[in-house]
Formats: sequence, C-alpha cells, structure tokens
Amino acid sequence: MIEIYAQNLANTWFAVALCDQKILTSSFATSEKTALNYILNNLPFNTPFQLFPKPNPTATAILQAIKEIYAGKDTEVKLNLASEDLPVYTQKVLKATLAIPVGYVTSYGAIAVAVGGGARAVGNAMACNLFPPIVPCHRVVKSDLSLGGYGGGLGVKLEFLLREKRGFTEPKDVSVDGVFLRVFPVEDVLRKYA
DNA sequence: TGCAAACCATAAC
DNA sequence: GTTATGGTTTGCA
Repeated sequence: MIEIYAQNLANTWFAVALCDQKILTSSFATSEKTALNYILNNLPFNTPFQLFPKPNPTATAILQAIKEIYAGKDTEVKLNLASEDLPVYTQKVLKATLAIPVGYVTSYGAIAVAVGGGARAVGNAMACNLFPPIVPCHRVVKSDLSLGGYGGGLGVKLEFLLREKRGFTEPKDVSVDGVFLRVFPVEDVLRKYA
C-alpha cells in the first residue's frame, strides 16, 4: 500500500508517496493541489494508495528533511529513494546528481562524461526526476553556466541557487563511483543573472 | 552571437 | 524494430 502525505511548511507545500519507508516520489509547490498532482501523476498504475491528512512520525521526519533541502541547508538525514525500478542509466544520473554538494553546480555534459552517455540523455533523466528537490537537479546547468531548463520554471531554479550560495570561489572535483565529476561554485552561475 | 549538425537513452508507435 | 523527442554541446561563419 502506498501512503501519501502533504504538509505546508514555511509557506510551501511538500508532498511524498511512501512505500515500506521508501520514497516513491516527492514534490513541492505553492499549493497543496499542485504538490499532490505531481505525486499522483508519478504513481505506478494499478497500485492502491491512500492519502493521509496528517503525517505520521516517519513522514513528518521525511517532509521536514525535504523542507531543509528546499531551504538550501545541508541535511544529515538519509532519505531512502525507491529508484531500483528506474532504468539503470537514469539511476546512474540520479546518483551523480546527488553527489553535487550544496553551493556547487555542474553541467549536463560533465555528468555525461562521468556516467557515460550524452548530455541530452542526462537532460532527459533530469526532466523526469521523481524526487525533487531531494535529487538536486536544480544544480545541473548548461556547459556555459547558463541555467538550462527546469520543470518548475527557471525562476524557481534560480531561487534555489540563491539559497544555496556558500561563497565558494574555486571549482573542485567530487568522486562518483570512482570517477571524478567537476563542480563549480553557484556564484559562477548567479553572476550571469544579476 | 547565431545556426546546424552530432549526440544518446527513453518512450511511444 | 523504428521513430520522435528533449532541461545539450560543439564547431564554424
């Protein structure tokens, strides 16, 4: 049985679908309806689900953690994502995206180099991200460090990056499955949109 | 700058 | 099988 929870935290609606403590899909939006619609659209077919008006303790902790991520904070909470049924390539892209630290961004092409495949394929994987904002697809931009696209609208993407400013000045490499992924300070992106 | 061609995993037919 | 479709990239005028 799939359990769905939605809650308003700090003026934003967050929603999750859980199954066996694992996150099937998540969302955020300015209205409860929009947040729930996203969840419902991404639910597997022919699976019963139930919408709970009040989150239980597990769901509360998860929603709280997602809110922290949304707010641009580092979170220590480990969120269990049900990604094993996704295409393998998509899983690799998600994993690489999760490796981007707060305060940094990388490009579609850079991820493609790290996990194989091409930049457009990476963009495709991002476009159907089931776990916003847990999988920080807002930290992936074009190779010239302009924004690229975003499901929730480019304004939302820009605001995310503003909240994640950390004052870093140098690019660096992070390790994903033994290969390196180059990441750049968010400031490098924001400069172009001042 | 701007445009065209190469790029590559998915989903839909 | 085949085709259409992107949240791209690169090269070249």
